[in-house]
Amino acid sequence: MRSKAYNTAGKKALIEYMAKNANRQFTVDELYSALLASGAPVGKSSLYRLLERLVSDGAVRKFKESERSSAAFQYIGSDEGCSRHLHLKCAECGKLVHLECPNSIELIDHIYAEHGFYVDSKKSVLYGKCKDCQTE
Amino acid sequence: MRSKAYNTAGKKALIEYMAKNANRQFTVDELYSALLASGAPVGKSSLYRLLERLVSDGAVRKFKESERSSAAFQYIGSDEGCSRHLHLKCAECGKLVHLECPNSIELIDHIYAEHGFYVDSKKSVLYGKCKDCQTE
DNA sequence: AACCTCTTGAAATGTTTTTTCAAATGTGAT
DNA sequence: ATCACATTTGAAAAAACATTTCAAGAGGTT
Repeated sequence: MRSKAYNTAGKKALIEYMAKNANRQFTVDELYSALLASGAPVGKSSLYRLLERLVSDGAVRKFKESERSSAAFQYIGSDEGCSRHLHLKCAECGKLVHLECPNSIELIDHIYAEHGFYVDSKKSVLYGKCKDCQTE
Repeated sequence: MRSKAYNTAGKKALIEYMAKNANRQFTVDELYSALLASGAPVGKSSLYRLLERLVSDGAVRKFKESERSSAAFQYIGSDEGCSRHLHLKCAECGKLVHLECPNSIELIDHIYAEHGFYVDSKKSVLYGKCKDCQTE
């Protein structure tokens, strides 16, 4: 059983900042600098702890791309839809695409029904190249 | 342009071992110990370098699960099919399922045709729970 | 064998993440 | 408001993980 969560200043600052920039991803270092600059500094150890909790709560998604060595975090919010549909992440520009497409949900259901495998779409990301990055 | 690849003893030992245990995943440390025990030791720095190359060649796949902190590697081989179909990985037992299912290929094609996003299935893994681990 | 290139491994270095623990803060009850 | 108690914080230390360095060694070619 998880202990009761307190609503602290640092936590609020982090969530507010990430929610405001939900279209972007951040490393822990970037968040540390950003919050420092915003006047609501949060220690790095706290950031690691807060992010870990937010990830397990589903409000934030964690990415680990092969190119960069440090993990990146992106705000998802409590949007229930995100627990159903798949996410595409461009390995070039980092853009996250929410695949609001019935076909992807169908595939997940099909995999469960026919192959017996339960896909956790919160943990799963398809990597590739977005439209914009293909032209280069 | 990549420089010519030499076929060294260490590389052979690594590939042979991983191919023999293609149903399992290994961390660098585990491979280091295993090769040491097998009488064909390979230094860790070499392992990191060899694995990086094998991954970029597509013969080995790299996983980074949230639970464990170090990266895990699994042999795929030069099976061309693996560059097309999706892979499912059980977050419990680590089993890798090759989703040899036309539906998944269809979805990837659909995503490209309709959403303009090129999915690199060599980099993409769906995480979840396999049939065996669901009963627990 | 001679030659050149690529690879190796041990150690040093760099980077990222986790742990520690006393101090500070949040929360609910009074 | 204040108390009591649990949770959280942050700086520093430690651990874990990965990369770089570079001289020595091995692979491939002629």
